[in-house]
Amino acid sequence: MAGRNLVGPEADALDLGAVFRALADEHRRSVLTELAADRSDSERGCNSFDLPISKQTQTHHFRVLREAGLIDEIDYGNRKGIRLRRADIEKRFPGLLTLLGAESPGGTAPR
Amino acid sequence: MAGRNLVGPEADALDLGAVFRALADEHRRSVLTELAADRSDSERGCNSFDLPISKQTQTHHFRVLREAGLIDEIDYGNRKGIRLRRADIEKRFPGLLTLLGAESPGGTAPR
DNA sequence: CTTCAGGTACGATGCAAGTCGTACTTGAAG
DNA sequence: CTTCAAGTACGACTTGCATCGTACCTGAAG
Repeated sequence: MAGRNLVGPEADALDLGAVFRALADEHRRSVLTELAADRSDSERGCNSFDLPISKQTQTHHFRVLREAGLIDEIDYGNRKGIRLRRADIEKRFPGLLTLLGAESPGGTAPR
Repeated sequence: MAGRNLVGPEADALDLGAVFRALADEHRRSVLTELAADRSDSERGCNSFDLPISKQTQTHHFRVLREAGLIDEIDYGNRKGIRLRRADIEKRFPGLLTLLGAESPGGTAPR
């Protein structure tokens, strides 16, 4: 039952290039935007994002997000948990997660 | 000679995906980091960035930056001026330019 | 045990993107 | 005018990446 946490980079080692590359993809960015919107930072099943792609491709995308240091993946064997590394991201790149909420032009941006 | 300003997206139309894709490349990110560091936002020649790539490739990269809405390109015919669209970027994605200053990780961080 | 759903590993494929070579255009300087 | 440097246009090449098919692994429920 106790899942093991898959490895990712340390907080100080987060690379901005890897982060931008990870967020350049629409599907990965939608996942992170959804995670950033949930302030409780609860663990989510990686099946709860309703991505219109096959599960092999989802595996690929979650791996990219993990290797960029944006999420933690907890492996339970036949299922997987996803958690946003909010503290580490805010420590290394403060304001990045807020940026993801500005997707819609009608948001907080004053005209 | 009065150069003409090449077209780019409006400030409200800046797309976060295009911005992340533009900043995913190391060369383009170095250009924008350098521009963001100069608070005077003076116009620069596109030859002043000392990029280790051919001029054709530089043309390509500056075009991507312009089409993402991050820079203005002023065409003088046989030379070109580059200017950061700081106000538009800050209006649409506040904090993004500050983020680029956090490039340097804290020391020896393998992987 | 068997079954089954969630997930991974590996390989193949198709497409987008970075790079450069050649040729052309532009404007300034002689 | 000619020359020259800066930049662009077009095409070709190569790499990277998103995607999926097939096969395999894992743990829970019958």
